[in-house]
Amino acid sequence: MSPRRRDAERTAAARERRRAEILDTAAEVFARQGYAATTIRQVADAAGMLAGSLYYHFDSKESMADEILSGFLDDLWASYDAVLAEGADARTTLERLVEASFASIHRHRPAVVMYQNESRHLALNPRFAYLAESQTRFRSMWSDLLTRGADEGAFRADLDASLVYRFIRDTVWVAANWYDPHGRLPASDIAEQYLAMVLEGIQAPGE
Amino acid sequence: MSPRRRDAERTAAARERRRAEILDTAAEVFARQGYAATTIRQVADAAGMLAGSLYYHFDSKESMADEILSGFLDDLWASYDAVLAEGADARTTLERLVEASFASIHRHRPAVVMYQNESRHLALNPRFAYLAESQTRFRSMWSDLLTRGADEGAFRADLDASLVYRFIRDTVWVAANWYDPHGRLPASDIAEQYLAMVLEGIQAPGE
Amino acid sequence: MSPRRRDAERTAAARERRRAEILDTAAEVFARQGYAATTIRQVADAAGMLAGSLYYHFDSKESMADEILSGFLDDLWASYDAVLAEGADARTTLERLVEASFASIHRHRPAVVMYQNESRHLALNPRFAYLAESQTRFRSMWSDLLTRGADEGAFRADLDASLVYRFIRDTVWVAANWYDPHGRLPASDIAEQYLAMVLEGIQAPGE
Amino acid sequence: MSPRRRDAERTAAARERRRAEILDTAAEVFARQGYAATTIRQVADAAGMLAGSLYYHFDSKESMADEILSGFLDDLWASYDAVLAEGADARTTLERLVEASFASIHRHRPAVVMYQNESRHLALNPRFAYLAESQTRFRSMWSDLLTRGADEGAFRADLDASLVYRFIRDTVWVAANWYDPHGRLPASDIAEQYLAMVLEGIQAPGE
DNA sequence: CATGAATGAGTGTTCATTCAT
DNA sequence: AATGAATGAACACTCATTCAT
Repeated sequence: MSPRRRDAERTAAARERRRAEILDTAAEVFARQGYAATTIRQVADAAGMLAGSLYYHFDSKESMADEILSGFLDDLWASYDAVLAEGADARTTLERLVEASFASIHRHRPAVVMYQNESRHLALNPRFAYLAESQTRFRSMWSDLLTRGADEGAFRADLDASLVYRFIRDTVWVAANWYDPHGRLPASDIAEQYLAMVLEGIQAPGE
Repeated sequence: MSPRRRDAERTAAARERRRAEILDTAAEVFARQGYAATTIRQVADAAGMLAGSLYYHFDSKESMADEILSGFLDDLWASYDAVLAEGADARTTLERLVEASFASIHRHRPAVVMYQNESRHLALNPRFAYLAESQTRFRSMWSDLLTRGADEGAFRADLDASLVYRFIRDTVWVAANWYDPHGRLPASDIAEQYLAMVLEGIQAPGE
Repeated sequence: MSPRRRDAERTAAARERRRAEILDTAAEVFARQGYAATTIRQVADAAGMLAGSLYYHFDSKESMADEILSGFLDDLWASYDAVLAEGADARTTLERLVEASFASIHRHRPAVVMYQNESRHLALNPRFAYLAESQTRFRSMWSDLLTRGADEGAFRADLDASLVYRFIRDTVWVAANWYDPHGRLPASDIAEQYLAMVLEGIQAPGE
Repeated sequence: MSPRRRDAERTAAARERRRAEILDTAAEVFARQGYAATTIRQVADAAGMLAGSLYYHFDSKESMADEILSGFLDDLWASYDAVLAEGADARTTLERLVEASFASIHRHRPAVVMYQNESRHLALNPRFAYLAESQTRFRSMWSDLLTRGADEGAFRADLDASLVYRFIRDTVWVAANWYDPHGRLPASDIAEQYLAMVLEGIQAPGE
């Protein structure tokens, strides 16, 4: 490998690292303050640079949001697909999906918060059409699973299907709002307890 | 009662009605688009007037948000206080609180959505200090109830208390994002099903 | 006519007058400094208002340029069409067209300057497609006339046709750069002298 | 001559060549898009380098414009001075000046276009004071020539002197806007035909 | 009560320019 | 010579707000 080649690789990698740093910072600020309420100057401050300098790395505020959200969704679906590919029974699959979701919150907490707070608004923009597509795919994945679970006798059949779907969906994602990656409980413990609540309820047994 | 007096009352009442109309409209637009992403012109358009005219009724955009949120919270706490005043056992109280919450979503859906999406951001402003106070009171109310329920043997004691609190809190409020006041399921039915899920879990019994 | 109707008319007319005033001012500044080199603040200053206030009347800087140029071209073609409709011989038609052109410079001097300096640049924008269309129509109008004049024996046939076209076109329009509506020579006198030069040359007769 | 000395000369010459290349490129882009509407990045792109790299060769965007324009004007005046030094009669001098002007357009087309479109704007800057000086000198050269020609009986005396001056000036320079160095007609042919039109007019003889 | 014209601070973005490498 | 990251001033434009009518 020529020295010049190594240089190019080093700088390309360095640039990528800088972009990722800035993007993480931006995601945190967007998550904390809301995308619309955040100015590009605030993002730049948090990244230790001037507003104009951001535009050396990114086209626009919108493209930052785009990269943040699509990065999260790509990663999320990769982990979901891995779970689904195992072909386990409905009960096991549900557990693994919830675990995968909390693991994803662990890795992309700010992006998940943005996803929840901004996606309705952003989805109006054709550039963010993938948000609606992801939601559709998400819904059919869970609906299929819940139906299958009811057929397999694993899940109660006396509940409204779409309510159960929303219950699980919301219950998991909303946790991104308070989850602390450095907190007392690791994501896997939280997933375990959430599964206990969702599957068995909070009522004392035998009650 | 003099005619002049009657006139004054009529116009005062009419003004109050107009304000309430505008406020409902504003809450809907804020809920749909996000507070920061909504312009006063969009609110005015939706209310059938020009932007400047809103200022005859309201001091500022902020004061609209203030009235919307505080109106919701006042109503919510009134209904919570009524439930708590009954002094029922923990299990019954929990049921009544969840029912009251869904009833509140029914009456104040856009305000609830705003509360969820904007309160973190708005709470930085001293004017909205009551948002944080409400949250604190909310937390202690539920924590006390859950502790009491565990002592009474009504709720499981093997779960992390703060996780259970968040589970219940989020599970209820996030429903405002999709709840449709004119939809298939009335708020009371949704409350009933949510209670079934939260208390007994979605797992088939005997499983 | 009801008073309200009269009010509406008066205000609509007043608004139109204000728009026209601002547009005239903008055209002058654009002509003097160049469109790209002129800031919206400079236009606003010249119009005696703040930059933001311009946007109450106009959508964008671009739409100001659009109105200025299309207003000029509409007027120009109306006067050209009137000349052509007369169906005079080539020599007379040429005289009338040149006179009409100088009259147009008199009425729209800043717009003509903009047309010359900016149209190549603006025409890249689909919104300004009419600039290219106008130029095409202009060229065929003059080419037809010059050909007819040569056929009628009125114009020399020993010159390159496209050079003659450009000679006349440029010779007339470039005058907008120095023409002064309040100057010593009225537009009609200038037209007369230009025609003398273009038709007979500047060489002393019999030379 | 030492090898080091030869190296220095070679690199100095190479640098000069690179500067000239870049300057030609810049002139073309400035002429096509307008000076103010052209970004330094566009110039750099066209020159096959990055924006920052231009600053190794040139102080500023302005200094590029300066070199382009002054280079053109120096060359122009050298050729004018050569014509004037011959001391020919007015008619011949006029012909030689027009030929020299078209030859100059041939060599410096983009610079001439810039001169026409940008000089009014640039001349406000003290650095470009020479533009106004050149124009003054240009005007007096032509005025003297036209006066002398009228005295010598070569040019018509019934025309407004300043109109004739502008007529000739504009007529020649505006051709830079469409002149194509690789086109059908060489500059000398265009000069010849222009002289025919300017001197004898486009009217058929005897008409 | 409402309008419409205007304000002025602020927004996302651009761009000429700098400079360590 | 050239790169690439950054600067900082300026730009077109937005928007909450004001106020005379």
